[in-house]
Amino acid sequence: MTATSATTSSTEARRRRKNDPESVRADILAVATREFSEKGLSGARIDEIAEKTRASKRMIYYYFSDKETLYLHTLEAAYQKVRLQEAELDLDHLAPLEALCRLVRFTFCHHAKNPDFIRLVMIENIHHGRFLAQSELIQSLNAGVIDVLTNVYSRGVASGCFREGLDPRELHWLISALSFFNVSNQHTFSRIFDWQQAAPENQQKLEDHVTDMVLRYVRVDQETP
Amino acid sequence: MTATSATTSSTEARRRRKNDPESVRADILAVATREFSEKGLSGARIDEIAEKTRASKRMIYYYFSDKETLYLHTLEAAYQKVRLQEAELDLDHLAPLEALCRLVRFTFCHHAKNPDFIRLVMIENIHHGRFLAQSELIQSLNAGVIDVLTNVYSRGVASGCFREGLDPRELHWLISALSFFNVSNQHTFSRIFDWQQAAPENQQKLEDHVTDMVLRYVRVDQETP
DNA sequence: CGAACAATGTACGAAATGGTACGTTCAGTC
DNA sequence: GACTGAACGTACCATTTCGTACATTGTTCG
Repeated sequence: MTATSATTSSTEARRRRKNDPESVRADILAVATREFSEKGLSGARIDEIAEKTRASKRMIYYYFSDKETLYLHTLEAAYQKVRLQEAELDLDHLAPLEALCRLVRFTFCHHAKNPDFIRLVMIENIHHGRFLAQSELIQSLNAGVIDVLTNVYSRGVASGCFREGLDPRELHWLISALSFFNVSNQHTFSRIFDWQQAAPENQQKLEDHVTDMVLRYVRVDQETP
Repeated sequence: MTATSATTSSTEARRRRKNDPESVRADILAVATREFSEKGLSGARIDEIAEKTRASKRMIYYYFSDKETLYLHTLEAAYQKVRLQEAELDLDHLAPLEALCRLVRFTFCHHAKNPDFIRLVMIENIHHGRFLAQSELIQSLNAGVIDVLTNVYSRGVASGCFREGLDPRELHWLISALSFFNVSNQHTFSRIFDWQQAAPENQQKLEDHVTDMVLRYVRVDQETP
């Protein structure tokens, strides 16, 4: 079960094989991601996942011992994918203010484009983070996120454009909160306040407001004359 | 099923009766709230709800036709309870800045003290707000929330301490986002960043930061000399 | 080739689960 | 007190759903 995907060098060789376990595994995982994120751990059905897969139910149990293990792997894969995308962000060459601005906008858009991930995290919270706690992988993946923000923030403090005394972890909390809520509560908020939150123009407005809010929070106080 | 709870005048009379339908109904609803908020719609078990109730499974189906209807009533009751608590807040006699400050702190604390409600809303979002959409009751309950904020905000703009051009609905969105996330993602965030977010001192810090953030966002820009 | 092991298909079992049939008791009314 | 409808208990059914037993095919390596 700890099998990390083999080296890509053998990809072509696999193509000629009739048995293609890696692809079957990946296919199951992709379908499971959709099903779990859509219906939750208890709502998702193994039989339904099996139907939507090229493989059979037998294969699900062959590669992922049981339902909960499959869910855990789904969660891990989702975090892995997200962190990979985040790694592409390169902020070191930007001035602190632009870097923070870009980080916020990136986070906001990224969450908006990955509702499956957001929903899995919601579901995991419903389960009190019980599965996440079992995964050393996810723990290790997330170490770097704070580092990036710490770097930007301390550069900003040094250059005098950010005020001192803020905790990067709490700053990350604020950025996450605003970006996460935008996806997680879209349905209830839209319906209750009769507001098409998902509409592009509203998404743009929210992105601007969120960015504005974070910057206003971090920038140095201007002196009243 | 539309039976609103009868007048409290008959409470004493009910006490002498062996049959006490209102209390049975309320008991079922209370247990169902805990179960659904803890395990979700598909995760909650009717049999388990029945066991934890004074009543029997038969009674659940007697008062609430089926599982989904019970869930809907649970959701409606939760919203109703929340809005009742909110109504106690009296901001009209406060200066705009203090009023907004108090509103933010109230929302933050209120969410923190009602995790069941937050979890139900999370679960409802997992279901794409499908049940909320069926409920005219919830729709009508939430109309007033924006009005309160609109009032405070426009008073602040008139008195010159709030900047113009903000949409009260978006302001409500921001306040909700920060307060909601504090509860909804407590488990994953705590575990990933090894941070006891629920600890009183951290909750106090977050409350302060959230309040600070909203005020900084709304207050007029100070001129640089 | 053929042994050995990985990968896969089919059919089935056992428990859980939503929901109901049917009968009984309670409370107000004539 | 008899009647009626609401309130309630018990036992049960049908289906769903997770998981497995067993047989079969593919692949690699000596």
